[in-house]
Amino acid sequence: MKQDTSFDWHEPGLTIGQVAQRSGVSASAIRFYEAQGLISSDRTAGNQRRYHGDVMCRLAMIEACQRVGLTLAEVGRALAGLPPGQAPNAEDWHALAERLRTEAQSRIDRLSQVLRELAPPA
Amino acid sequence: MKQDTSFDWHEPGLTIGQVAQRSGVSASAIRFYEAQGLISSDRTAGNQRRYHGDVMCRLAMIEACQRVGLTLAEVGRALAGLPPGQAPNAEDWHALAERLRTEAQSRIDRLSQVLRELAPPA
DNA sequence: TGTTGACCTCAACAATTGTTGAGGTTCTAC
DNA sequence: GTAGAACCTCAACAATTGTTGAGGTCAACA
Repeated sequence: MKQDTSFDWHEPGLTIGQVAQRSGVSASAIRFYEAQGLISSDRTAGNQRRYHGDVMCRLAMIEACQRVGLTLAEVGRALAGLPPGQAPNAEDWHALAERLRTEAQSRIDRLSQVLRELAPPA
Repeated sequence: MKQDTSFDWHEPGLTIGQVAQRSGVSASAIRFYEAQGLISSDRTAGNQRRYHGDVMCRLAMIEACQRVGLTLAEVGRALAGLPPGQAPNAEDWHALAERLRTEAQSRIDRLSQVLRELAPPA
């Protein structure tokens, strides 16, 4: 979904405001995630944050993970396997994605099981 | 604490300690859920809680729902459709289960979608 | 060069989801 | 009828996940 016509994925020039606007995640939340080690940034000489494009990936992932009940700590542990800062390669993402999907699916399965047990065939 | 070999689903005699032990949910959490309106109890003349068997259903469901990212408020809204106190009938549970499963699955789908987008075919 | 909006840090507050403990009551088994 | 385990309420604390605001700095444009 690139509604973002011109944008170099690796340009390390995104300000926190730009990231916030594009991702829909508030600047305060972004700072918070950074403080928790979920994302990282470069700093300008004047100490302002500058983000790589891959931060958008991470933010989308964080949101989706939270929606399926993973805590930030869990997401953090998952992301910890990724090369920090730079854009991770496809393999990295793939392995990560697989783990997350598996975990999420197992939770759904558990819920389904509980629900099935609770609503027996009358 | 009489070890319960026989157990009538509708007997309104479970103490909070018994419920806690059987469900694995702490007594404090049970009281908390009750304060939030997620479960209910009868009281003895001496003001102690006595639970119906259906509380076990609800507790299992609450746990499973939380694991897939639903808040207690969301679970509460879902449970609100159920007849309070007494054991709900199969239809009630069925409709509820369907809604929950749907919501949970849509969250998983969203995560899967995000993950797919993030890990493109290299 | 000046101004103005975006950014910085840090601390305080807030909602959610409980746990812990104090102080008192009830229930059950002897 | 009494001891002790289990229960009660209420308030304080705690972790997680942020938001808000104060007070100050940076950067981009005229």
